[in-house]
Amino acid sequence: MKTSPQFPYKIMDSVSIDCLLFGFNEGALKILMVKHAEGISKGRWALPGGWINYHESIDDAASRLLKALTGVSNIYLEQLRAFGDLNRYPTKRVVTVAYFALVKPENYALHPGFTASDAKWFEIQKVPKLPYDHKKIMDFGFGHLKHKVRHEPIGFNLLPQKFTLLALQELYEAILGKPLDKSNFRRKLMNMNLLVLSKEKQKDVSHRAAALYSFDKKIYDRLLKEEFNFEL
Amino acid sequence: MKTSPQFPYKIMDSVSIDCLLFGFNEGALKILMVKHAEGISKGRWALPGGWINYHESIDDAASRLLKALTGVSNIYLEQLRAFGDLNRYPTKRVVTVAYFALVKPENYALHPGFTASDAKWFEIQKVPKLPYDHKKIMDFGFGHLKHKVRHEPIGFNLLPQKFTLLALQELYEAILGKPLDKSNFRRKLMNMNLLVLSKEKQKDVSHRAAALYSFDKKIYDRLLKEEFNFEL
DNA sequence: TTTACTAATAGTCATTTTGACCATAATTTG
DNA sequence: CAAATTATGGTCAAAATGACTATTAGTAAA
Repeated sequence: MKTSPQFPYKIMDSVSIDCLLFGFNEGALKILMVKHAEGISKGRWALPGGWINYHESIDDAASRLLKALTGVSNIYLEQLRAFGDLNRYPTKRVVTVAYFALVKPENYALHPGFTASDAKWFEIQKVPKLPYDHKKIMDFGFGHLKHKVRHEPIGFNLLPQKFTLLALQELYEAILGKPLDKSNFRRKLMNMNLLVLSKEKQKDVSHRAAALYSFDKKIYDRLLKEEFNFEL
Repeated sequence: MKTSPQFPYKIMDSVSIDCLLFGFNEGALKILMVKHAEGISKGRWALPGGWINYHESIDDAASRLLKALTGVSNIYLEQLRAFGDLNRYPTKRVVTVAYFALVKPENYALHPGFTASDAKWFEIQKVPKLPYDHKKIMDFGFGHLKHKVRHEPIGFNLLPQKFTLLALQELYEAILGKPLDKSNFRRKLMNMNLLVLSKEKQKDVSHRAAALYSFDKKIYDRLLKEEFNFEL
């Protein structure tokens, strides 16, 4: 196995990483893309990704690449699956492993670098045409998100530490793509005993201020053990 | 990239496949293993798997390898995920992609071949010590199975085309590892309208013969579109 | 041929959950 | 103060759930 000359250390030459970062911001669901500064897709927007170092696990490679390309670090990247169709990559045979995370865009300043000349959040419906099989990977990840959001209280990742029940409801409506009954949503959430009422209240709104809640990870972890099922 | 001399065609040398075949048989959950006839794990039981040909998709490689090693063919293999820890394979850096399926063991005669000298169904609790990270892969697959069985009517794969409600219930009890109330189970299943009553009845039992049902894939597919949720 | 046994199938009932509403309270703005 | 806006708390019928009990149909043994 030979090392590629353009890298300082040996890489795996037939396995790559691609990251799907979903974010919720200004009422819309977004996905993070980078503009490639080199290679066969130079100048095009695509998923942040790249090659795995020979002496690095695939999970580590995903974190490293995401940080190098976009500046986003310290997030939990969950592996989605591998994509290994025969002609997914044009010049040689490459299997790619896709990773997934949900974040609050406003928490992460974007610093494009490495092989990316730019990084940007796109609304999910406004993503430009993507190279390789990145559309397929993105669609798979979006499907995963829609499924996941109905079975895990994942939505909390996307809100500030303290949030109103309406903000939570609007997040769910954005991801699920359908309206929910306010009163029933509230009742369901409260009965789950997942939320902790804060002493603070919403501020600077031109109507009655709503109570702020926070998500209790400890309670959630305990419920998980009892085969708790988060269903909306 | 050079071809490996021991294979008739070029393979990808840093990506492999491993298959998890779960089966339900004689009231127990089982998993298919092969005994390696060559290589560094010669003589040991391990998951059926191997190398991907350069001109073959990963999905195709999984089907081919499973057939070559065990004789089991024509089943739907679902990709689970990739495993890519640094030292999961002893002699070089290899990322493996795990595949998953549920079958009825009695429908598949085992014909060990290729690099396998033997193939056998093991009860899940009686699997011997496995090489590489195969225990980790197996545990992940088993977790996936337990989750999946509660959210999809996957259990039907494991029963004969026509089955009694009690057989279905016992299957669920075996996978979930807990008893279910017969009457409530029956009511729930019937209300889902997934089952079609057959004209035939159970035979050769020393008590009242139960009605036989079959699973209707068309009904299931329709329900899926309506965000149907299979929950027990 | 009666009696025990086994599992199938059906039903009861109190409790909980859901979905679709309605009502009132607390603020802010004109 | 009135109008607007959102928060928050109820109502109520329908549906689903969990824990049981009852009856039925068939086999097998006494």
